[in-house]
Amino acid sequence: MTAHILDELQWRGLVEQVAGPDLREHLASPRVVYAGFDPTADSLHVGSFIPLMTLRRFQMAGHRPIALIGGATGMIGDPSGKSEERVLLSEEVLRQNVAGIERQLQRFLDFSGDSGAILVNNYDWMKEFSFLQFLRDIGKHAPLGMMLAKESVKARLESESGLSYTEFSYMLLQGYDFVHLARTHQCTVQLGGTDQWGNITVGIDLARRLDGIQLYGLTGPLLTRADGVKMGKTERGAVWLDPEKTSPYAFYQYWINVADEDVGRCLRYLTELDQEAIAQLDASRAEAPHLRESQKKLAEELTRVVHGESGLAAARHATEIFFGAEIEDLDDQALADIFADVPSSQLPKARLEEGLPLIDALVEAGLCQSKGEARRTIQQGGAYVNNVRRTDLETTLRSSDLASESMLVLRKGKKKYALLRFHS
RNA sequence: GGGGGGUUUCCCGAGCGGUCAAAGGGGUCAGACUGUAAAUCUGAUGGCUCAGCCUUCGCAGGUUCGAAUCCUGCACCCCCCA
Repeated sequence: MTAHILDELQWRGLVEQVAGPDLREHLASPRVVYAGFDPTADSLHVGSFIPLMTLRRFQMAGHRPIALIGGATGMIGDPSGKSEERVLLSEEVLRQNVAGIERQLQRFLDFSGDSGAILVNNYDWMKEFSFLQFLRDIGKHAPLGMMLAKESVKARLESESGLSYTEFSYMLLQGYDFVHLARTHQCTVQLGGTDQWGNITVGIDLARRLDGIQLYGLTGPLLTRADGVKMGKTERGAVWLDPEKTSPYAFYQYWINVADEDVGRCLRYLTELDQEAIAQLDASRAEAPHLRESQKKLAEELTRVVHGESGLAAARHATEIFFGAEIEDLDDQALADIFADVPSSQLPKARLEEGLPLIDALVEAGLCQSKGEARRTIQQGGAYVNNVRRTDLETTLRSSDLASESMLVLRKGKKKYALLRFHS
């Protein structure tokens, strides 16, 4: 990685706006850069992916990354007014969220060596501040006119919901984070999505006024689809980086299903493939879109980064099963892993021994809402047992139909699966 | 306050005494095709012990051999005149 980090970011389309006199020159020597992550949940999701990967790119280019967890800013980020009790409770949740995100961040950055990453939590320095002290030391140097002029503020002031004093203060807290990191870690560059522009410039301005130093900012794109919708959401909720919340298989599948018009940007924004490799994928996509090499490569790269080699292998294996032929000769553990995301139902083993009508099984598994629907599904060829189509209405499941020791896989249509587990 | 119109199965919307579980469209589900895409095509779409039975057409009664369809009362919605 001898190329200048800005060139690298540029061709990837990761540079939206830059703040500061000459960022290019500034980044010619090793610097300390930071990006913040709010602990709104106990795991990061795809929405944080771009800044996370950008930090990695900086690190690979020889700069030191700081991942900041917003333990303090996360406390006021939520606009809805909450009672005293719930604030206390949410502090507990917050602690867990911070812990969870800390754990994840550690997997993405290298903490060793000269440019080893640093993990900080702004709660650690914000907790020392009294309200009065903050107003005297920091607030005094933040001109209201400038803050009111921010796009982010103007939009909210004109909206129905308005803007509370607390939320208005958010940008000042984040601004101070930047100042603090500059003082304590010689951090000079802040990264963020376009929505962070206002917050970043507040920090730059504050540093100039307080310490007379020049800081820099760089905003990147948000991960959206061609039609403007934010990516990283499915019918089942956000796509998380935590394997407990989004299995490696589900994660892999999410990227496999990215639309052609979005996959190019995803490759540039999120993978570490070089320019040449991506150009090849672009060409392949133009000539033979049905091969979907771009999607496969994207899913592979990202699953490997997030879930490791073993996670990728599991996702691939599960994919084979999901789209492959008959399911047989597997053990309970393997089935449970592969179908981790699939709803499962428990039934007494006796039901199977006495013969369980397929119609009933489909209803019990929750795949059909009524027996009438189950009947129709079977007649129309939409019912599968262990991936084998069964069209006989009279089909009765027996012990011999088990795919493993105690489980059996039902499927309705192309990809709606349900697991039936039989206990004694 | 006076006059008129409406309330139908997930949604929109036909139906105006039996042939109505109720046209048509949308949605949804399944099948074919396909790139685990889009589009398209086909079928299905109240429940059940399914060639039969049961429960649905704002709510409660009534008339009829028989009502979503007629009558009475109630509730909600819309329009016109004050």
